[in-house]
Amino acid sequence: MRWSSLFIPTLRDAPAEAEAASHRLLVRGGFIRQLQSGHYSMLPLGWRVHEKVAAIIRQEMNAIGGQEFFLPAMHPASLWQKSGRWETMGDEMFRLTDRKGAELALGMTHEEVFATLAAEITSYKTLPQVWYQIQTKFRDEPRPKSGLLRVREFFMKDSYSFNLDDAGLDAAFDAHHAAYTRIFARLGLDAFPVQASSGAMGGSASVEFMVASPAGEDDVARCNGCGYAANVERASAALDPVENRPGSDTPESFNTPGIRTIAALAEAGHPAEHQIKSLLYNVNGQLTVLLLRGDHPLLEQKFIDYTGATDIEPAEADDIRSALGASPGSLGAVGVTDLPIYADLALQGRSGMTTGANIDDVHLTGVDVERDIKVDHWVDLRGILEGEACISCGEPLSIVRCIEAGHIFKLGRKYAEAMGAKVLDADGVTQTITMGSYGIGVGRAMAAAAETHHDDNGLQWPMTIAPYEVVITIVKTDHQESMAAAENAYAELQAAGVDVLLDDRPGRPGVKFADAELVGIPLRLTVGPRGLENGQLEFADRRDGIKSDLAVDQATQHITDLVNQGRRLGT
RNA sequence: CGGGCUGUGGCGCAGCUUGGUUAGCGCGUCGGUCUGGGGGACCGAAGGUCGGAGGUUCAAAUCCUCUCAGCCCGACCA
Repeated sequence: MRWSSLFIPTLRDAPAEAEAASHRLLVRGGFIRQLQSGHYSMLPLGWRVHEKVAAIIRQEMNAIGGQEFFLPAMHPASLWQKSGRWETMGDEMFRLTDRKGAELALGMTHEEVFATLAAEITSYKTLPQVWYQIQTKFRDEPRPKSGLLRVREFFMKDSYSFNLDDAGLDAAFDAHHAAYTRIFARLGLDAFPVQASSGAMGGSASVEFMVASPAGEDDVARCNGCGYAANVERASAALDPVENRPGSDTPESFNTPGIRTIAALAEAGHPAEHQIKSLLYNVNGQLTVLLLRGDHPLLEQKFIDYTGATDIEPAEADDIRSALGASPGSLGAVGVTDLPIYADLALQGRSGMTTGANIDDVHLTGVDVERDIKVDHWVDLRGILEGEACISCGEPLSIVRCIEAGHIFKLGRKYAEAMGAKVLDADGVTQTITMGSYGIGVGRAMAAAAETHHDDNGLQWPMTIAPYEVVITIVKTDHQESMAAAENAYAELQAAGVDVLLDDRPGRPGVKFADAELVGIPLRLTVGPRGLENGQLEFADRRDGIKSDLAVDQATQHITDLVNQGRRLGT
């Protein structure tokens, strides 16, 4: 293609609202434009990248036996009512009503629809199956952000495996794991698998593929010693042993006027690790007590995963007061019998602890957790902290901010059950199919690549997903010899199957160099009178910045070789 | 949903505190001349219901009320 006839609206300044590097550069480079919060138009350059990402995903999905579908984005409410998610998805699901008054939803994922199709499988002989699509998802995100990283309308590759038994599901899951590893490598993403919470999706196991980036939204605990990696939503770490302070036969109360926080109580001689943090939550409408060690943060997702609760929020001060008789700052669980109590495992065996007395400005000390508190459930509730020891090897854990590029789930039989996806096995016995589901956000993968491949001058696309692989920059468009040489190279590269862009715009070379770098085309061939005098074209590699001169008659071959090399490596 | 912030030509901003000519500036765009190896210079031009509605006033981008939109930080997800 010729740059002079393309729509590539590059900007010198990034829009003020764009902060993430990928957001700024994708807008500046003329790849995307925002229509409204969470909805982006893909411009021609952006769509080329998007389609290259999708093509790689397709190849790898097909390689593990995936069959491509294309399902409706609009679903009847009845489908989601069957699985129970019409309720549980809450405000996250876009809902609408048609002219007949029928309720509809815009699909946020497609377990229900695929499971409905899977109900047509009647024999174990038809299994296993791997089905996928690349299709628009709609999610009414509370807070879209960072350009393409978090949006309300996006293309997702979602695939679903259908197997007769757990061993089959394990194999399908492993195949996806391997395919995802290949996909991200080819996209130029340094993604690593981490143990993850399954969240609202349910199911027994899930793994996220993470790309370290400050623009991400997830924190991952990572061990450099043994390779342990887990989303902090479910990461655990070894506890530093704490020696209990001397206890007493019964808790003793003492006055603590004006002391309302863990920190204040610590200053008053009760170190945080010897305090019990008492939190009150509304859990599906039930007032519930959560207990942690004073210096440990609550990780709500762990609680949600343990209880299966769909709706939790900190309790209102009024409700707390009427239930316990005190305000936050003086709360405790000693003597509480009428509320469910969940205690973090770090409190097991602890005594000589300090906690609120449920009387304003009074605390208790000498508390023995197991003796004095009616704990209903011992649960891992705490968020781990940077530097705590790895549970398997003892090395300190680091916490890394990441972009979630992919997520794979073992779903089990929940959806197949709801949709009636059953088969007869070899013994003629009816079995419910077991499912897995596997997702990659195409636009997010693209943004993650932009996020991790750029410099001050712009993007540095990996060859595999670059909108064009080579740009030929003509320094002087009114110089006959330059034009002829550029046209010649352009024709040769096209003939070699290279995605080549000819920057034939009249104008100053500085603008063209800057645009080529902003847009991030991996290889640049500069054609100008200065080089041609010596029978040379100048070559620049955007990825490493290295420049060299190439003889006119060897340039296109050299570049073709580099393109082919880059396509293989994903660099 | 809680907290912070912003809406003025395509992009970046000033003007608002203390209402008062025709709403400015840089970039970009169009025409022209000179240029031509890292966002060039000069001349000329187009382009704005100042987010929207209501109000105060002789007079509103500016003051008041309501509202909408967008961004960032936290609770949710590919």
